[in-house]
This record gives sequence, structure tokens and C-alpha cells, in this order.
Amino acid sequence: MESFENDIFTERETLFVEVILPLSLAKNYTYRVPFDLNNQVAIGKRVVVQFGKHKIYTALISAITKVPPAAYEAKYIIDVVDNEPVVTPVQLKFWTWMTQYYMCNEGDVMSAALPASLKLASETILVLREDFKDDVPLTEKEEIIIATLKKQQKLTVNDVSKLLGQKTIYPIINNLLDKELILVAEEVVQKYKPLLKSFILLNEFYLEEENLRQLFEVLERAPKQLDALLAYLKLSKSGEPISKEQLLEASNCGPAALKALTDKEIFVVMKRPVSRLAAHDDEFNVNFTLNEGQQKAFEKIKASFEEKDVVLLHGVTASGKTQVYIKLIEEIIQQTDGQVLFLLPEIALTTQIVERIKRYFGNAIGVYHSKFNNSERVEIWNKVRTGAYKVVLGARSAVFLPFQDLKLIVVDEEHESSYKQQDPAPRYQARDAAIYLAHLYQTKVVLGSATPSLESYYNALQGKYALVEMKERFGGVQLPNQQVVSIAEENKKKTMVSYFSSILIKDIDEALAKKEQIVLFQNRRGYATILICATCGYTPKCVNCDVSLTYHKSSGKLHCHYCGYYQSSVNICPACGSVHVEQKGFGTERIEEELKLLYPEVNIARLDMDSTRTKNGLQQILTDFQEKKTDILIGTQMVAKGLDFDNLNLIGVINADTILGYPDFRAYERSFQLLAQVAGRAGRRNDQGNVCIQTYDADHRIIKQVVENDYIGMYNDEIAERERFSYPPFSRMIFLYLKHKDSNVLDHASATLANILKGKFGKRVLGPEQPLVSRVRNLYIKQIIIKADKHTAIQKVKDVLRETLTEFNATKDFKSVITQLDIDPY
DNA sequence: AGCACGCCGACT
DNA sequence: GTCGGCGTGCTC
Repeated sequence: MESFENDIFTERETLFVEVILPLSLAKNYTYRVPFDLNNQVAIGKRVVVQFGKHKIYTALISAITKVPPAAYEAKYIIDVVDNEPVVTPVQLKFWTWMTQYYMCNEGDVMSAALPASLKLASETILVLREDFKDDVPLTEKEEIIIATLKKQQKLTVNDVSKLLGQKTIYPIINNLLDKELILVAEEVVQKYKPLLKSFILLNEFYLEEENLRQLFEVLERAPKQLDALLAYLKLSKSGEPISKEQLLEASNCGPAALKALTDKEIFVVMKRPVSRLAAHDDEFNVNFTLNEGQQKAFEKIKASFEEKDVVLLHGVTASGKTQVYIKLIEEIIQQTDGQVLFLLPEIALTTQIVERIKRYFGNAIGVYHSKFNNSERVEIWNKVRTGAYKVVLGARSAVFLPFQDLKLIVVDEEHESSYKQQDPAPRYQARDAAIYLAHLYQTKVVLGSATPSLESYYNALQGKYALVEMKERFGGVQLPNQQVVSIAEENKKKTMVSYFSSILIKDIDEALAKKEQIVLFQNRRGYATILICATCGYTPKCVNCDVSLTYHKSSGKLHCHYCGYYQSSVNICPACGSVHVEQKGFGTERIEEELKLLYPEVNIARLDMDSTRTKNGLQQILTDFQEKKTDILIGTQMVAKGLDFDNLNLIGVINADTILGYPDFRAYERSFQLLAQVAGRAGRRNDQGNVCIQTYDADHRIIKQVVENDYIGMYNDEIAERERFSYPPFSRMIFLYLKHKDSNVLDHASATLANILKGKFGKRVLGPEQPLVSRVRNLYIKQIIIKADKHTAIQKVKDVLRETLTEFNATKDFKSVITQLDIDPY
């Protein structure tokens, strides 16, 4: 398609725009531009379009053409939203790459990339007609709608559906339209509103000295108002605009006095949009020096950039990688005045590391993650676009920000699985996408980790990436003393006290005696509390999914973690009527409870998905721990990430086996990473820390490698396994999921599709298999795996796969089977 | 996504 | 017969 980015369009030319809609659609749509908007359309701007019979969306212009579509009459665009493109040409290239690589739709990428406030959609509203006549005969249901409309002016389609308690409502609405009683309108929800603040200005009249002098005289008998005036004059010396709050704070006057002054038109109140984002100092303040090891790494990274685009920084826990990043970022910005993207796992972004980096870069830093509300995200988006932010700290979705001049990307904790988006599409790996993004901007990437992913380390050893290592802990802090406790053995000796071994108890006692803090780690996966009938073995299951319901003490209910379904708990077994229904398994909640029984005097807190649901929940728990209000913190994965406490000296792993036993080819690698990460949190600042790992399998290779801090040993063992069984990085994988509400249809469909694929790709196709959770939200699930070795042209595979799926979904019996693709599952 | 159309079972 | 749920196709 032609591009006319720089053309000035003449008023009488007919233009068409191809747009991306924020919906999961296989193709883009072409609209016609009315003459009067010819000069406003540009690639990357948003337009308002009607799509379908009612709905109005903001779509994004991806191309402009003069060729009218042959097969249909294009609709007109309704309006152009933006004065400047919100999406840059480089971003659009990035979107295209992501669409192709991850085999999704452009609309999927658009949905993931733009903050919700930039994607407006309309809602259908019913209103009474002004010339509404009361004498028209109505059915019962029509009567309900009209009566409600009389009371509350407008109703959404959803309201009507709820009101009548049925799904099919359009026939009724259409009847009301025919009877000329109501109108339907599309109301576009304006999702972004600038935050307006009141500012106070002195009426210009009093800028004249004589007038001001007279004003003082007049106000003599109103001391509060006089005070406000004096405070204003004092504040105005700075030349900055004065907000209402500021003035109220700086003077003794109340809102009443201020109102009196505005009523007399001495003060003028102006509403102005202000930033929702907190302000910081404007100066860079990178006022530390690197130690020898850090300096060497710093130099080596810079040298490596001469030859390689990607550097893997492998630094043991507490080696001070962050300092190196900071120096690197500072230097890049000083030299180029460009921008830097610093990716972190979501969870690390809410913690101390952000505060630390903010201290160095002040005003020039933006933070972007899911806990920000939509309006805040739009403001960050715009500040990145205009270049006001030099450094952006963000979770995986920050790769979509509209950088003007990107000069460096840092991916910290590059091995983290949270860089991979699981659902919905695009199922992208932000670390890999960042490398492509850097390529588009012709710039460099640093991947950092204490426990690099096998893929990245392999790439480094192969010479694809440069490898820089930091082997010493910062300030010579010793590695923690790690001991492994065999649960099996303690069970035999009957020395286990609920979930705690005698050794862990002893360690806890000692730490408490020394007033040191403790973190207990329990991986939640598969070990939440479930109910089980001791008589017949019955377990309450979710009605929509193939999983056991987990018992939450805080709500007293049984919850499904997959679909959010919950029901009240049961005391009597619904299957056999037995009263012996017991709790089994141990989630963090259960451990907390047991621990409170053992240590009633001690302050115990819990850090997991449930306790951190609110925006500040996590921060509160961390602050309490930091301020030593908490003695023992029990947590899931979360405690392993981004925490850094001075007084933390004992870390207990309640059960290391839960991760090791997970049926996934990455289970051992993940276990090593997680345990090494957890252990690395102990004794970071002062003396040597303690780590106590409880396990049934004390001789396990991975446990030994963790204790010996032997990353290379783990890498060698694991990479050999990967090679032997042809797993990544020796192959590429594609997971294909099929979903259907009827298990028979699904079985037939998945077997058929697997056969077709086996015909095309031979033994590269595995399955269909039943995944671990085989039903979610009332849909049965089957999985087909495509494992393509290095010599297979992966693009060819994707092309054939796409064709096959299109054909498959067109066959009569399988039309309703949902197919989903996961490229490079992680 | 969300709406229209057409098929089909349940209910007056 | 009619109403409402549900599958299927289409949206520039």
C-alpha cells in the first residue's frame, strides 16, 4: 500500500484509510475520508468510526490510500481524534512484527499496546422520545422499560437485559422504536479526563500599585481576607501559579474568606489541568562510585556493545547489578540525550527498587505498570512520546510505549516467567520483544540476572550475546549459610511440628531471640487448602472448571482460582453425608495459622495474591516489615522478588518439592532460579544469613546445586537434557490449544487436527494431550504441541499452520471449536 | 466484541 | 403457535 505521510492532500481528492480496530479481528477495515478531514488524517492518528450497525470505536490509521475498495462501499470516518499521531511509525512496525511472530491479530496487539483510555468505545443508550405519547398500547415488558425510563431518563442495553431478566432484548427495543416511543443513541464514554485543579489569580486591576494600596485599606476590617491577600502576594513572588490548596495552607484564612474575595472579583479562580503524576527533583544525582567488580562489568558491557547488540549480565545475588545499570543509564542519557527503557517483573515495580532509581533520576523517570489507573497511564504515555521522560521503569507492557529516541533497554531479572503474557493474545515474551524493539531503534540491550534463563545463557555461550559476569557479592557480604532439612527423616523421628522441622523451629527461635526478622516461603502452586471427605474421598470442585475449590479462611468460602466462582463451605459431605470433612494441603494462610499457634506473641504477616489485592496492600505489608513491625513474613513467590531488607536473616522454605514436581520441562530450571533467588535475600547487608530448605527429597540434584550455588552445574545438566529431548533452546515450540464446551466434539476435533498436522510436520507434532487443567469456564481443553528443531524454517511452519487452522475452522463440524496459539510458551 | 438472522425446544 | 436461547456469520 502506498504511503502519503508527507503529502498535503488537496481538498477535492478522495482518500481512504485502512484502520486497526481494537478488537480481535483477522483483518483491517477501510473507511472513506470526508473532504473536510483530508488534511487531518495521518498514519498513527486515531479516528472515530462506526463498525457494524450501532457501535462506535476509535480505530487507528495504519495506512492511507487513494484506491477505493473494489468489493464494497466504504463507510465514512466520523472524525479524527488526534492532532498528533499517538502511535509512531516505529511502533507500528513493532506491532506488525508482533502480529506475525506471535500469530495474533493486529487488533490484539493494539488492545495490549494502548492504554484503555485511548481506546474509546460507545455504549447504546435508550431514551424516551420528546414527542412520546402515553396512549400507545404496550406489552408487559415494554411497559416495564417505559416506566423505568420515565424514572431515570436513560438505560443501557445491559440495564434492559437485567431489568427483564433475559438475554434477547433487541426485538423488544425494536418494537419500541417502531411505536415511536424511544430513541437509541450511541454514547461514547470519554475515558480520559484531565485532572483539573483550581488556581488563584489576583485581578489584573490590582497590579497597579495605587489600586492595591486602596485594596489594603478596604480589607482592613476583614483580617482573614487581608491575610489571604498577603499570603498570595508572598507566594506570587516565585512566579509559579498558585493553587487554591497552597494559598489556604499558606494563610490563616478559610475557604469562606477566599470565596468572599472571589465574589468581590479581587481574586479570579481558574481551572487548569494538572499532572496526576508525582513530581520529583529535576536533577540527576548519580552520586556513588562503583566498586572494582562493578566498574569492570560496566566497562566490559560498554566494550561489548561495540560488537554485540545484546549483553547478558550474569551477576550473583547482591552483586549490585542495579548500580551498574544506573551508571550505564546515566552515561547513555548524558551522551545521547535519548531515552532508556528499564524492564522489571511486575511485582518488583511496586517495591524499593523503584524508589532507589527515582532518587537518582528525579523528574526524568516514568513508571508504568498495571497498578496505575487509566488516566495516569495516558499521562505517562504522553510524557514518553514528548520525550519528557528519559527513563521509563516498566513491566512487560512498557515495550509498547511511544519512545521518541530509545537508546538502551535493560531487562532486569530476564529469566522471570512474568515477562511472558499468558492470556489473552498477544502471548508475547517482553524480553524477546525488547530485543526486537532495540533492533528497530538500532540500539542495545542488557539482560540481567543472577540466574539467567537457559536460553539466554546458551545464546551467550554461543556468542550470539556478549557475556559479562559479576561473581562477588557487594561489600564482601558472605553467601548465606544454607542447610537442607529432610522432612521424611524428621517425620520418621516424629520431630516435625505441623509443617515445621525441629531445625527450622530452632532457627526461628534463634532469630527471634536476636530480634532478627524471618521470611517463610511457600510456593502456592498445587498446595492451597482444599476440602476432602475423610469417609469417601470427595472433594468439592468448581462447577465451571476441572479444578478443586480452595478454602479461604478469610472469606469462609470455597474459591476457584481459574474463573472466580465461589460457594459457601461444606460441613457435611454432599456425596456420602459424612461429617468428617477435613482440610488438606497448606497454603500460606494455613501456615500463618499454624505459626500463630506456635508463636502467639510474635507479629506474623502474610504476603500473597489475596493480601495484596488492593493498590497499597503490598506496600503496607512491605513497609511494616521494613519498620520491623512484623517479625515473620510468610509469602509465596512474591517474597522472592525485589525485596531487600537489612534485618532479615533467616529464610525458611517450607517445602521445596512443590516446584520440583511440576510437570514441565523447565521445572528444574525454575526451581533453581526460585530457590537461589529466595536464598539470596538472606543477610544482604550485615552478617551472614541463614537459609533453611525443607524437602522430602534432600538428595535432589537441584537442591544440592542451590546449596552449592552452582549455576554452571545446573546449566550443564539441564542443557544436556534439553538437547537430548530437543527442547528449547534446541528447538522452538508452539502450543496449540483447542477449546469446546462438548468434550466429545473436542476429542474428535483435536484428534483430527493433530492428524492433519502430523501429515504436514511429521513427528514434530505431539498430542493431542489433556492439559493439567482440562476444563476452564465450562470449556474443555486439549493441547497439541509443535516442536520444530533448529533446522526447520519456523516462518514456513507458521504459514502452513495458519492455513491449516483457517481451513480447519471452516469445516462444518469444527466451526465452534476455539483455537488458540502460544508461540514460544514460557 | 456485539448484533442480526435463523433454527429449535418449551410453554400458554 | 410464539417466545427466547443458542449457533453462525458479518462488520469496511
